[in-house]
This record gives sequence, structure tokens and C-alpha cells, in this order.
Amino acid sequence: MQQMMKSTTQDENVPKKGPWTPEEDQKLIDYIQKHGHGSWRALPALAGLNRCGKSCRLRWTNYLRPDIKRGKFSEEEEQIIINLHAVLGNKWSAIAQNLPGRTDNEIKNFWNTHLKKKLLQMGIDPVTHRKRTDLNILANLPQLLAAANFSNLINNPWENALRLQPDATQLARLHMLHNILQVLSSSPPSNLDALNFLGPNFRDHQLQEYLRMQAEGLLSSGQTVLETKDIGHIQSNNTQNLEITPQTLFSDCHSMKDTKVYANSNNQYGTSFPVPQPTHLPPLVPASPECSTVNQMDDKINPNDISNHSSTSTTFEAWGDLMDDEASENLWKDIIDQASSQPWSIS
DNA sequence: AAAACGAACAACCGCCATGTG
DNA sequence: ACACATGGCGGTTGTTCGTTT
Repeated sequence: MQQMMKSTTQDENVPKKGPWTPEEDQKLIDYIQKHGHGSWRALPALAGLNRCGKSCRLRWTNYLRPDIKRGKFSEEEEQIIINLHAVLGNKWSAIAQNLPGRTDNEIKNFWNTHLKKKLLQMGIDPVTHRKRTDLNILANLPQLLAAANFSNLINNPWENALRLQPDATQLARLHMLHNILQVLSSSPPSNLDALNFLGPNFRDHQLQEYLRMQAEGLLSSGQTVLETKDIGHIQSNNTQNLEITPQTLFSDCHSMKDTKVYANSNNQYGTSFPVPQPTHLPPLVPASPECSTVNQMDDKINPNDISNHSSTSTTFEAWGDLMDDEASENLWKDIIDQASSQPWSIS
């Protein structure tokens, strides 16, 4: 209550906060129409407003500007936003430049309140713009539980609860590996050798784990089984030069395959795809955006990625965030470091 | 009728990049 | 090269309003 009083009782020296009154709006409009905004910092005093310059700027750019289009977003605008978001991520200002009359703030709000939900209802992850697969993890739960000794669970529930957590982490890692292997094995056979870029530690340790889990049926049933001969092939060719590209490796992560992005000198983007399509591989999609630790990955999808690979290293950093734990921190750091040092990774 | 709740959106905050002296 | 000012940006919070109980 005291806080309420504080905000309503205006100190002359402290710039006012909160909603703008029609009178304030009119003062701002009048001043800018007569003089232009000039320096935003100087504007409030000159316009007779008890606001900070920043507040005036935001009020003008987001609400009062005469070229602002208000009202509901059209279907076409919706589609443009969705398409651009798939490419640009949360680059609201860049998206706004392709929607005349709409502000970045308006688009951001519209995304957060409408489009995000709409995509979720359609079963599309609003972060990755791919079909959601977080249920895949849930689908594995019965197998995970089966893997744990059920009688022990009854006798000693706490010990088993502690055991189960690392198993889940390991499973997540193996899913990651599985996806990498699938991408590699779907490429020409020589590219399978590229797995070696992950380094001997990774290869020996994780492949063994992968095979073990596969043998024990801990990988989800719909996934392609990697044959042992392929593993042997990988293991026997350590020295071959690498041809793998981020596009190859991440074709599973990003739906950029058929996407063309155009950018003009005004930083305006255009895309030539309707809606990103799922690829043939089981996607490597984080769970819901709200609880995912790899949300940042969507930021890695930007037009620059298409023309060069400047953000590849940060993509691997995101992987690092996902994968890290104390037990195998060094192992995964090795992987990330090695991947980052590849020719296609520009730091 | 009114309290509780949730959706929508305006506004703010903090960080960062850029320009300027 | 450095410090400072300014403006842009994305994330978050606060307020309002409609709906439900």
C-alpha cells in the first residue's frame, strides 16, 4: 500500500513512471511535431514533461508515432511473423522491419500472448519451429524405470531415486550421440569417419555406452539402430580429413534445409519457405521452451549462419551447457573444444 | 454481486553497441 | 585509447480488463 502511495504521489524531481496520461501524450506529440525529437534526454524538459527521455522515446516509438498501425494482426502478418521468427529467433526489431506499422514491442507481445500458444496447440515447438518431441523423453520413462531394479526401489527408494537421475542424464547424452550418429550415417559412407572429430575419448567411451544402451533396449524403439560394423568403421579411421559441415551435423536441429533468407541493406529479411518442415530424422529438440536449458540454440539460427558459420562455436557452447555435469565435464569440454576448432568453426 | 483468475498489452529495466569528444 | 552519452534491443514486470466461479 505504501508502495502504491509512493508511485501515485509525484515528486517534482523524480521523473514520473507508469501509464501515460492523454495530456502527456499530447504534449509529447505537439513537441515532436513542432521540433522533432532531437536529443531524447533534453526533450522532457523542453516539452514540459516530467518523464525521463527514455520513457518519452519508448512512448513515441511504440505508441504515438503517426505511422503505427494498430489493431489486430492479420493472418498474413501472423504468417510473416512465424516465418521470420523461425529464421531470426527473438530478433523482434528485425522482424518488425518487415511489418510496416508494427513495432517490435507489439510483435513481441503478440508472439508471447498469441502465436506461442497457437504453435504449441499445433504441436509445434515455438522455439525450434519443429514438431515437439519432448514426449520422446517421457516415452522412455518406463524403460528407465525398468532399467532400475524395481525391487530395490521398493526396499530402498532414496538410493534408487539418486541412481535414476544420472541415468536420465546419460540417456539425454546418448540421445544426442544417437542423433549425431544418425546424421553421419545418413550421409555418404565416407562422412561417417567424421565422427572422429569428436575425439578418441568421446568415441570410445560414448560409443560403448551407446551400444550397451542400444543392446539393453534403452533407446527409443523408433530410432534407427546403428550397426556395429559402422562403429568399427568409425573406430578404424581416425586420421581422415573431415568433410562434415555444421549444416550436415545440425540438419537435424534446424529446419533450415529448404530455407532461403534474403537480407537487403536495410537489414530487412525475407524468406522463401512457408513453414519449416520436419526432416526425416528424429529431431533433436529441447522440451518445452519454458523448461528447456537450450533455448539459446534458437538464437543460433540467423541469416549469418547460412552464409557463414560464425555462430557454430556458440552452438557448441550451448551444447556444453546442456551436457555439463561434474562427472564428465572434461570429456564434454573436449568434444566442444574439438568441434569448435574444426575448419568450419569460425571463432 | 463480487472475488479470483487469466489474458493482453503497455511500460520499464538492464545490457549492449555505437558515436563523439 | 578511453570515458561518457545516447539510443536500440530483448526480457520482464505491472496494470487493466474480461471471464469464470
